[in-house]
Amino acid sequence: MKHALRQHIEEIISLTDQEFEFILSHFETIKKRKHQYIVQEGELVKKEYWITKGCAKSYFLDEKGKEHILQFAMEQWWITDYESFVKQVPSKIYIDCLEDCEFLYITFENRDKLTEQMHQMERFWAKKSKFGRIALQNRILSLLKSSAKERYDLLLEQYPQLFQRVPKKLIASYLGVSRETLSRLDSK
Amino acid sequence: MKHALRQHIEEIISLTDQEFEFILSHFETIKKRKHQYIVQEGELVKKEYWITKGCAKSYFLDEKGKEHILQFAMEQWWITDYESFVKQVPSKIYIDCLEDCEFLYITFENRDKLTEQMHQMERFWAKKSKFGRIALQNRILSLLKSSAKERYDLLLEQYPQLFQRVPKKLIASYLGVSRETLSRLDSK
DNA sequence: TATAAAGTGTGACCTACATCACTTCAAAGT
DNA sequence: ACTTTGAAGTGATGTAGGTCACACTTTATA
Repeated sequence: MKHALRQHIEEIISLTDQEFEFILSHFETIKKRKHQYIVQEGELVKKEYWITKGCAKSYFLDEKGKEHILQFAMEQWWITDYESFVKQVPSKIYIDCLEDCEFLYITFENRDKLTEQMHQMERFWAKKSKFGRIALQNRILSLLKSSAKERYDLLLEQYPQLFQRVPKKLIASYLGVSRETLSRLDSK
Repeated sequence: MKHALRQHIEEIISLTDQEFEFILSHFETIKKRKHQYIVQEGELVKKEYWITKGCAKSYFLDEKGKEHILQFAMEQWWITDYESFVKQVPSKIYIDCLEDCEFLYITFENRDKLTEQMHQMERFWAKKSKFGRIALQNRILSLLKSSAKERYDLLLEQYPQLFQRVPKKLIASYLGVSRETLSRLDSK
């Protein structure tokens, strides 16, 4: 059976065994317990993470200490603070584990090296980036045009697994509504 | 004096004269009058546009016919429906000119050809895509955490030129508030 | 240059959602 | 096993921003 990362990459580009081994040699593994951070505000983010097990959230704290969720990520999802990772500026966000997690990560330097030596990986990441951008655009659209209830229903439809794994108050924060409002939405 | 597009590309990668000529040969020019469309709902978008003159908006119409603005673009900005362009699915949005415009555009096919023959252009577009994604992420952040007034002030600070060129009701639509509310924001 | 159409401001009123306060229940941590 | 912590529901009340209606002004267009 193929490595999960290989399957993931082969959704976009095809690889020989050696090529995949070469890619994999640029990654490292890390385990984290629930509630541990992989990114904290103020740091320069040097790694991009791919989740092999568990579930994490990236979020921003406002002046009042209120948490606003940018992204959830589960198995086979990438997560990092792209602003910090790409521009090499201090992070404005936190990423922490909602469950015990295992990640494969690649550093900034290794990603550069890998793309230099394997041109196709540029295509892989370009495509990921394009798709990520499209997803964000659709989220903006839904924030602009839809009510809380509509956004809730859409999320439930698109990611039902999420509702099994993460507390509703975090879903509320992702949708941009209060816990209380989200709780009242079910009965509508 | 260097071509404006060359300057734009050279912010990211450096080019020889021949290389730039080669790049430019993959683009075409088009002029459009105010109110004319470059993208309409339902079509398969085959071109990515770079504005050399004028100003345009991309927007989505909801069931009630209300317009939600995704993006404004002015000189030296790229615009297209990336979802349709990248995935080759029918567009959900419109793009039209707010002033008489001139564009350079590149087709899907030419973009592919160009990147195959000039590896560096992959880097250029990858970077554009990454930065675009970061900008969208920050817009989501601001929709989640800030009031209408705060979003208004931030936009005014970041893009003061916009307020000279586009009607306030469109700015309202971009910010996700009603015209009337935007109008009352000034006095706050 | 007349006439229509679009942009903008402002008052009156409405509503979706926030905030605060309290309760219940389940799940961790020691 | 006990106790602390967090998740979740719900009532009462507040408020930002929406909607509707109308006036006035600026910009297109026949």
